[in-house]
Amino acid sequence: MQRQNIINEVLEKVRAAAQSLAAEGVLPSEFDQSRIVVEPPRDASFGDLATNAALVLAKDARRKPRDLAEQIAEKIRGGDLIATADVAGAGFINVTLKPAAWMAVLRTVLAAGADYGRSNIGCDAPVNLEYVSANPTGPVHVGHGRGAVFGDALANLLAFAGFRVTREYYVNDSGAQIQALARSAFLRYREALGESIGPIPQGLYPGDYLKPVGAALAAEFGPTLLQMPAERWLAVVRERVVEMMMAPIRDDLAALNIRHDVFFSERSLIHGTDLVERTIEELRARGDVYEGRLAPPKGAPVEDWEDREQTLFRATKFGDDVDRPLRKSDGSYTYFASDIAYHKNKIDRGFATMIDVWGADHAGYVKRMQAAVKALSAGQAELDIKIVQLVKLLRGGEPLKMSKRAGEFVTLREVVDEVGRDAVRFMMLYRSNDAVLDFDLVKVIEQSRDNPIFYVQYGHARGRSVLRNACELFPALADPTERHYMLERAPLERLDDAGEVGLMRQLARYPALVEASALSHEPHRVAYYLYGLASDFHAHWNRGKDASYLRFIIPNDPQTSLARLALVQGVVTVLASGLSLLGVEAPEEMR
RNA sequence: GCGCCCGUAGCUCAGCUGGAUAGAGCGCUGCCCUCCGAAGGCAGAGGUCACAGGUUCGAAUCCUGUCGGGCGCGCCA
Repeated sequence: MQRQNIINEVLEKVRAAAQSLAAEGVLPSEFDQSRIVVEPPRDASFGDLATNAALVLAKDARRKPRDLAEQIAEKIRGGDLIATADVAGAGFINVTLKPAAWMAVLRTVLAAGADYGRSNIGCDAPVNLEYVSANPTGPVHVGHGRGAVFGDALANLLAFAGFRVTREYYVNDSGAQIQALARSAFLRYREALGESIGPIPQGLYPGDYLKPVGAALAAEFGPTLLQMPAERWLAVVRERVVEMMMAPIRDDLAALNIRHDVFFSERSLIHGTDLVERTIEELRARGDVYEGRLAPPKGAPVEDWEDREQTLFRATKFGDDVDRPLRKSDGSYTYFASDIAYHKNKIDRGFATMIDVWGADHAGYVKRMQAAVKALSAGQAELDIKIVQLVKLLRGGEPLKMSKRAGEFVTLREVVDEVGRDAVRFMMLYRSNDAVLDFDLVKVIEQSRDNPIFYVQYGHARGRSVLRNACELFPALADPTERHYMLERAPLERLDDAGEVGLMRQLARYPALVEASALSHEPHRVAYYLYGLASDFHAHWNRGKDASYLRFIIPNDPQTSLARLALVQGVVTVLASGLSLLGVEAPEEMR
């Protein structure tokens, strides 16, 4: 029997019991069962699973929780799944599963392989996930890297949970920053032609990374740009410099195995289209855009504040604190205006679910963007904005000195080159996105238990090593097809040690964990789960050191060995699955 | 001044979206191992979940307020 998600199966039984009680008149015909939860109890001695059903429903039933619990427990007893169901505490029902249930879980893992844990909870709904979106004005730095890794892992997770994910990068290739970038590149171009340009003026980008751009411009155009009026060379240089800045950005992301489906150009919203205009007029027609005045902000005085009437979005109507300007004093649109148009475009492309991943410095922007999406879609579309907090780089506990002067900062590439892709990816996910992250360049490559990435990868490598060693006893295992066949038919009832059952329980949790992580947009939960699973696996292995009868391979007992190898295969499968969601390699051996 | 995030063991952090006696790693203490199933193992101490109210069968979790830390605050992106 296939048991993809044993927890859901028990939940269904509990719900059925409640329905049946409703039919008997114990519960009213209408009652809220959405709060019923089935989960492994904190304390394993309570049993395998526990449900709060009676506690949640007691009020509707107008009965004492414990009495109701007894009635529910009575109904879910029996069958091939549940061994015992007992009432405990205030009215919990503790469920012990029949050993066969755990065996069925392991069989499911073995049969499903890499698909174990895959879910269709997303119902193939399209999700637009926008992440990185670093301005093409310089290299990607570590802060962007955190957003990149987070977004990529979340995309993997959502896809695994049955959503149809589009990975999108918003290219800010318009506006004053790009103008300044083009001027900076033009200076480097003159420098490349042999001119002495002196110090880089204030307001331009001083970084050396623009030197190759200048050289490339010189090689492509020779001195011809010098003869053009500023307007013309600006247009030419702007286009070239954005291309040339995006190429290394893509390379840096590729070094982390991050690839986007769509690179969406801000410029394409503004030039050759009136989408911004149309969107604003549409909002104006509904009364959500108006001409008005804003009070100057308190606390952070703006020195050249000019009180004037301007075009405003009525953000306060949708939960923001103040209304937000859509036009600058020179009449051009603000960034916010084009961002509204951009999200309108996403909605028009059929995305009712959008996720934006932003850096901590954009936190103040969240409310207005969500307000805009509410206004644009009449509440039909949903925008979740995940803020990733700062990354503090350390080396052996000492903060890394970063000088932003002279355009120097620690680039993502430097960090990836030093500690490797896997360490960067795992460590950036081994923390909730809204907690500040300490990233120690020394610790992440330590080979010890206090380095989670090592410990998890080592768990996988160790499991693979056992399976390789087993080939001496069972030469047939070397053949993947044969191995599959043998392990699926192993006598799993021999897995009766507490450590072995504990591992099967962990494996059973995985599908529910994937769904919860995906729905809450929290990939770090997968990382913590993997650490726990690896930890249990290592602990069980260590027991075999002293108690040799617990070892996976028992030379004179092939049947028990096969059962245990099946368990090892299950652990390896889930570790590999979770690691692939995080985009981290599952190694065959540690070097 | 306002908004957002954070406050959990000495330190760094989880806590499955309201469940039972609040967990992990480091550090500390004590045993064991150092026979390649290697890059240690096992166990213990350590908590007023910042504070005060509230919601209810039940709160670290939800609401209100206070305190402390971080970030942000037309016309920058």
